[in-house]
Amino acid sequence: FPISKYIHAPDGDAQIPSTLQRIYIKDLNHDSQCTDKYVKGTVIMKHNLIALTRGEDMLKAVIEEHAHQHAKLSETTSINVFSFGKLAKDFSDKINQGDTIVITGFRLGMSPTVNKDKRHLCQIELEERRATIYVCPAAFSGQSSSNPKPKYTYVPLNELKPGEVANVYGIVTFFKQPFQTKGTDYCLVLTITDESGVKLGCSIFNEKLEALPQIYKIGDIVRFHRIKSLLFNSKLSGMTSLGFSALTFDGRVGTPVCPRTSSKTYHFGEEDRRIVEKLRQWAATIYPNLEISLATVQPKSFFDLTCQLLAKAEISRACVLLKVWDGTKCPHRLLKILVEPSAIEGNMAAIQDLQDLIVEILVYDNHVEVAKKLKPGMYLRIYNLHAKLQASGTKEQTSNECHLGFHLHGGTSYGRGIKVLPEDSSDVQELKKALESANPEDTMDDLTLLNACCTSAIENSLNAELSPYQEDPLTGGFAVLTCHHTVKSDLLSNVKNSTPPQKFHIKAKLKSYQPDKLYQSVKLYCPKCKRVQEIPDDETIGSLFQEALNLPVLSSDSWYETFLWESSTDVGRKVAVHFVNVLGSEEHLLTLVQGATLEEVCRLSTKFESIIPIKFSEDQMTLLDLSAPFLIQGKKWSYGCKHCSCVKNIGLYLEQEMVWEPENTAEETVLGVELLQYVFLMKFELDDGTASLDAILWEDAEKFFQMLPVEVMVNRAMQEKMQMTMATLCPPGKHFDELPWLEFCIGTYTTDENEDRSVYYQIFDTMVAEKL
DNA sequence: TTAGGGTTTG
Repeated sequence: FPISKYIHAPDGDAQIPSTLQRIYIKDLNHDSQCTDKYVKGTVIMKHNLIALTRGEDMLKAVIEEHAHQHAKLSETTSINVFSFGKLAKDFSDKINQGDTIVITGFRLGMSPTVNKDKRHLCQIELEERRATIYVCPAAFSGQSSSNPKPKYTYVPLNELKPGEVANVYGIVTFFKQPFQTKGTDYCLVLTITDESGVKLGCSIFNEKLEALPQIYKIGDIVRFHRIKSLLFNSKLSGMTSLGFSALTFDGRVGTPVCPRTSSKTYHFGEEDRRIVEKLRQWAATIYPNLEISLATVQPKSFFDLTCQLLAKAEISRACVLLKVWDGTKCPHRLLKILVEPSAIEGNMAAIQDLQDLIVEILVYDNHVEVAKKLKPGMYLRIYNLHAKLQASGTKEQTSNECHLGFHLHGGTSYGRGIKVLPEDSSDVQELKKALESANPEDTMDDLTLLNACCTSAIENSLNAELSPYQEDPLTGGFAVLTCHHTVKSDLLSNVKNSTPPQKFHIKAKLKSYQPDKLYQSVKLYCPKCKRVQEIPDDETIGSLFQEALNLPVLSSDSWYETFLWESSTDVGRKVAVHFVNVLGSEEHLLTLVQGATLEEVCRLSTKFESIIPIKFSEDQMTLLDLSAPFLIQGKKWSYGCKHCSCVKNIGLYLEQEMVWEPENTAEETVLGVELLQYVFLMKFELDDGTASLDAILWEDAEKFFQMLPVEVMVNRAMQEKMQMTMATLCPPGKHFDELPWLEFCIGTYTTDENEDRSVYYQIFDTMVAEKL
């Protein structure tokens, strides 16, 4: 009885309603009136069930009409049939290759593959609601068919006789990619074996490349009709003879028994299915599944890889670089190949998202021609890929450390080559599942989490949980991590198209930064008026000291002790040094200096902890112009804001406020001076291949470098550390492709001052993690 | 007719 609209009809056409009329496939065209018609044909090809993105199943099959008496050679009698929904599932489960089916309630569409498959101009589309399929299984159709099918016998390989033509089944133990012969044909060279244990080397010729048997991998099963046995080098070998035809099957137990063939018609019945299943079982015991993935590949080995191409680049006339992935992570340190970014063709966004899952393959010589024709997105099988341990690649990869490089060497020995796998092959279906489950796109798309992570309250706990140390495979030293680096990263193009204010997690390269002189990245900032200013240069400061040289020198007072020195450079000039003993402690000695040059103050600062340069003006002790440092503590010079400070008689202040400790610079105001803070301010040019933008490193810069700007000012080691950090993040003299990928959090914002509402980008919540 | 397997040295 009918299940859905699939009807089992072993008695041929008997169940077809008499109101329906047969329409021959050759007579179908897009104007055909189909409502009261049916099409009858034999299933000559059945593809795997495919789940469409909208959740519905789809199945493609090809049916062919039995050639009838008046058929002309030019007439197309095979047509593609697409069934959808439950009908597709039924088709997959219950209809086999070789079955005869009757289709009603179909719709006709134009076949988009007509140029490729040379089948009917139209395709038949079967929807669950309207269509009905009547099935006459192959086992019965033979009885009702007017053309009795030839009976094939298959000869075990050990029983083949030289000079004889036979039909054989076998398992592929070796094959080479088809190639053009010196004659007129293409040639496929392969070796097959069967349960007899005998191996038969075969040469299959055809003038059309696509007409040769489609072998995807060792272990595939072939069925050859009319293969001729010949003696060559005293061994038996097989060769195509007149009328040769072939079917190929996946050799793995459990995969659909679905023949691949270029034959327009062929016989495939239950007996054949049984033979294939039996061969599969046998092969499974002798050739265990040795599929190798990027996760399991052993260095110094040759292997076959099923993968998807993401990008490619021509390195030279004899070498092409392929960037591929198979959804697994290669645990080895990988060789990095340097390429001009402009030379890369492919999906840059995918390359970014999948960085650690991508491997690079160098393809040489005869394979270059094939590689050039490949398109990113294609599914490939690469045969005899060499996983080679290599001493060094780029300059970063030091020569004493080995990296794993993947090479497809020139030549065809050991079956070396590349094959594009069709999307409906079981290998690709399996690969796609692996890719889908590995792609962070699908698993980490939680913007809510991203936003939550960016609030400072949660940030600390997250920072504590996540390991800040992640070795960058390229640099081996540094990586920039964020507090939420597990969240999916966004593309810069998206960031640029967004409406501010928003926060993003991005992966990008640091193309350049400003200022390039790192000491210039430290600035002075007034927390009160929010002004940022450059640190005055020594020349400017020196002239301010110079101006105050010839003012009268202060006489002694009770709260300090004065010493006078004769200047060593200017005859007759006196330098006054007043020691203020704060809280009677030697350690907190405050030194007021008067009438000294900058150079002299610097020399004094090596001896005395805290120096305040002063001058006398209108009988009051006051500071020099605030463009000069008002407090000098060794190399640490403190400045005040010219706009916000209110400096009057500092003598009065110092006399009364003896408890002031110059060490304590956390105070915002001392001596009426609004203290300026040392801050980092840098501009990073970030680029991820989709866009580039300038982001400032400002409010979170101390966290980023894990250094204080003032330390960078005074400490040579810190300067070197910062220099090294920047050289790691943005190695000088490198091409874009060689730059390391870095992760950043960036925020977009506009400012009120800006009338044009320009968008700014700022780096936040990001820090440089140093390798332990 | 043709090809008839057996690792680059990047």
